[in-house]
Amino acid sequence: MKDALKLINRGADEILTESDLKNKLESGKQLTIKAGFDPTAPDLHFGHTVLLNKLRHFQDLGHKVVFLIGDFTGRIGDPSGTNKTRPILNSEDLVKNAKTYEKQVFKILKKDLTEVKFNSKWCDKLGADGLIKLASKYNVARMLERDDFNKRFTSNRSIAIHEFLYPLVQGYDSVALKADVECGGTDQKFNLLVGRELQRDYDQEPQVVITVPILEGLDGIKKMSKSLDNYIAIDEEPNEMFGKIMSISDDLMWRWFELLSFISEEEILKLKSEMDAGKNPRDIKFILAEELVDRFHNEGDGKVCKDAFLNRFQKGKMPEDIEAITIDIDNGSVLLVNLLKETNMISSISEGNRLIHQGGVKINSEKVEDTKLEISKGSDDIYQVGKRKFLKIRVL
RNA sequence: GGAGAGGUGGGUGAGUGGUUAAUACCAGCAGACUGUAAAUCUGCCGCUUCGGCUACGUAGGUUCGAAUCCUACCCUCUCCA
Repeated sequence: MKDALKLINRGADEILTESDLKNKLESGKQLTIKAGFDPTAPDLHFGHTVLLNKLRHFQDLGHKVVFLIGDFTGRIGDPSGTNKTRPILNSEDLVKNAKTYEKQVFKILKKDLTEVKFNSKWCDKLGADGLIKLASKYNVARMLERDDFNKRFTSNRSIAIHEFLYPLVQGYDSVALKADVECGGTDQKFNLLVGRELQRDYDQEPQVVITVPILEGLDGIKKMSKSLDNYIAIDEEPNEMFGKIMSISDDLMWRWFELLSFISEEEILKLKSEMDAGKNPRDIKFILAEELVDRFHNEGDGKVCKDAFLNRFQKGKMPEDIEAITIDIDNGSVLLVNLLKETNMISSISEGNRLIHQGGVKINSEKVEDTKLEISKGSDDIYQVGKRKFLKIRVL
C-alpha cells in the first residue's frame, strides 16, 4: 500500500485528494483511470509520456486505463490554446488517428489493461437538451475561477460562450465512464476538478484528480509541443532521439531525469553528487539518453546510439547509417545548391548560398567554398549541411 | 446601434511619400570555443537563372515614386447602449 502511494506520487504534481486515492486503492477493486487526448495530434512526444508513465504506474498496480480520445471535445476546441476553430474530423480520420495513437501508446501502456474510447459515443447523444441540462450544473462565477478564463476576463479579452462547454463536457466524460481517477497535465487541473463536481451531481463517488507537470521542450523553457518544434517524438529515429537528448541543457537534464526516467530518486541524487564531484555532465546525459532510446526502441539500441555518437563527435567520424539516395539529372552536371534543394537538405537556394558562405556545407568532410560548384553526373558523395544533416547522394 | 483604436517579415514592435527588403529586440540558422550543454564571440536571417522579382490585412485609386495619402471591403480590440 505504501509502495503503491509512493509510486503514484512520483513525478505527480498534485493528488486531489490523497485520502480519496488511498480509500480507492484500499477498496481492492480494479479502478478506472481516465486520461483524455486530442483527436487531431496523434504524434506523441516525450511531453505526453509524463502522463502515460503515470497511467502505466496504475496499470502496474493492476488498474484499468481508459485512453479517451476527445473527438467531441475536439470540436469545441481547447480554450487554453489560441482558440482557432478546429477542423472537424470525419470518422475515417478518427479511426486512423486512433490507430496511430495505439501504435505509439503501447510502447508505454499495457494493451490488456487499456481501453481506447471516443467521447462522441456518449456526447453525441446528449443533444441540445442534454447540453443545456449539463450547462445548468455549473455557473459563470465558478467558470471564471479557471486561471486562463480569469486572465482573459480581467484583461477584457474574448471568451467565447462555447468555451465554457469544454470543461463541462470533459467532466461529463468522467460521469459517463464512472472514472475513479483522472490524470492530466497541470494546465488541465480546473477541467479535471469539474469532473469531480459533476460526478457528485450524478451521485457518483468523485474521481481523484492527479496532475502531472508539463514537460519543458528542447529549449528548456517553453513547454514541449509540436508547434514550437521543440519536441522529441516517441517514434523518432534512435540516433536522432539520442542526439536531441544530448543537446538539452544540463539543467533540463535533471528535470527530464525526474519526469521521464524510471531510475530511482536515490540514484538520481547519486548522479547529481557525482557531477558536483567533477564528473562530466555529458556522461550523465548518456545514461538518460540510453534509457529513453531503449524504452522507445529496442533494448540495446541506446548503447548502439551512444557508440555511434562517440564515434561521430569525439572521434569526428561520419555517422555510419547515412541515408543514401539517387538523383537523376538531365545534363552532365548540377549546381550543388540545386541538388541540395532537390533533396530537401536546404529550403531555398538562398539559404544554400548563405550556408556555403558560412562554411556550413561539406562534401565528404571537405568544406565547400564555391557557391557555383557543379556536381557531375556519376558522382556518389556524402553531403553535410550544418552539423547534423547528412545525405549520401548518387547523381545519375 | 453609436464612438474610437488598430491590422508590418516566425513573434514582439519601429517606420507616416523616395536614402526602406523595411530600425530594434526575441526566436532561428551557420561558424569559433566545447560536452552536438550553457555562456560568450562572429556572421547570416524574403526569393532569385544575381538582371531582377515579390512583400507591410484585401481590392482598387492618387503619384515619376506608397508600408506610408485616398476609397471600398474584411478582420481584431476598446468604450458607450
